[in-house]
Amino acid sequence: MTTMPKIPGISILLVDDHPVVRQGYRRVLEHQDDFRVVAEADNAANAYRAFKSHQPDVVVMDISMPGASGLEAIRNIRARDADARILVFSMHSEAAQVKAAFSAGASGFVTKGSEPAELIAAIRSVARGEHAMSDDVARVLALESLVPTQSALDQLGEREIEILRQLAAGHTKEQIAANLNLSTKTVQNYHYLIKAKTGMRTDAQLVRLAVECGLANL
Amino acid sequence: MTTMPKIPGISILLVDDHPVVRQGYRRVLEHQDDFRVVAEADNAANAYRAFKSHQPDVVVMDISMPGASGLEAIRNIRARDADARILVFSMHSEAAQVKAAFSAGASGFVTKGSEPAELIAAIRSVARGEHAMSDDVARVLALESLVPTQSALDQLGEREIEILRQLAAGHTKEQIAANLNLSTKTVQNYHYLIKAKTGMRTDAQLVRLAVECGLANL
DNA sequence: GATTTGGTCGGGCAAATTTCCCGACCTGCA
DNA sequence: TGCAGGTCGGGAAATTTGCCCGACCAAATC
Repeated sequence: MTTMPKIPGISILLVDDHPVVRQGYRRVLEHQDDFRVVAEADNAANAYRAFKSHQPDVVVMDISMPGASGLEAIRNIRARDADARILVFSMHSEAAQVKAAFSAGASGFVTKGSEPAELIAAIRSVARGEHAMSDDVARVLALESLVPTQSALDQLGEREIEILRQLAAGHTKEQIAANLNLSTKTVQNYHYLIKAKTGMRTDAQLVRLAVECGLANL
Repeated sequence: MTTMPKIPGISILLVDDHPVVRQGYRRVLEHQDDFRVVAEADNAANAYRAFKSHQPDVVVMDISMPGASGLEAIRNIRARDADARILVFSMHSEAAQVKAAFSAGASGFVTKGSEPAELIAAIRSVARGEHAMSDDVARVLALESLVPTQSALDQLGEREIEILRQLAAGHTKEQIAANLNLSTKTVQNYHYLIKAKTGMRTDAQLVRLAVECGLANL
């Protein structure tokens, strides 16, 4: 890729699976005359493609898309370009999700309940290479940090942890179901839930998580 | 479970998915008047159940059953009873399979090409707590041991190793396909092949294998 | 009490994946 | 020249996943 003539202003890629929301925010953002929305995407894969072809200054992304693939998209983009600036624009603000987003490589986190001005300010911050988050997110995180929370596992219930442990140990779902006297279906459901809650996409990632959290060894 | 009056002779559980083969060998074994075939099973799950309820002295098992679940069955049984004696009775005698069987906890390995006498002798050895293998198996293993083979990965081709590495790293099949310029289908096929060749049943087990072999870390 | 909240357990069902098997194409080697 | 083996992918049936929903139960809150 050759060097590109740098157009002043901030180029933005909008990622959200809800077209209406996307359009609405596109309007808001384009009111700022140093903002240019250069592309949109409605899922993780398209987001990655769009990022590659447009190299936007900032990616504004909703991470609650089908497939829980938002975190994944962040990881993908950052894997390709460690300098990518990604601002998560989410419905929710659970501490776990915020942490997951930042550890996936996001530079900022703003909830959809925030004032447009907050989003705009956050975009500018992120574009400058800073980190940013809306007030409500900051509050939640601050609160969380007072209560010593140790890991991504805090968001998991007891049963979920047990199942994750066994999964990581290499047991099949049938074995786990037998061990815990559950139906295979229930184990499948837990497996799904665990992936959703932790934002992990593959079983291999789950194993790594379990090992990092001391749930498993090797 | 209460202690059982020990009936002299060797009680045997036969596991093979092919009924005809099972019947045939049942005949052969019952010709020995100190052998009693106390149960049969046609798959891994039934083998485990039968083992639990009959506690046979020796399990004679074909490991090439649908689901590649033979090794798995061995692990299950040994997990429940570390003293279980399992004699693998296989069609093939690739060194890799033999090693996999022993490391899963088998006590012996006889090929289906062996003379009945060899099988019978092996059963007696195994029942005594010794290890046993038919001559052809011993030859293959001996040969193998001359060529310094280091790990379960030797049975994998270059491509398979690369794909295993990426799988263990946590990449999705789509990502791997993209990275290597393959179709997703091909990656799926490799994934399947890798599991079949290594005898691993879950992705978590694959990750452990990869880590043990230095293909991945964490 | 009554009710909300949250963890546990599983059914349902479309969509995706897995599991095998097969054929095609290369490359090296006998 | 032919055969063995690695690479790549299609096909089809069986199974699993992804996501949603309802039921039960226990503790917390009103």
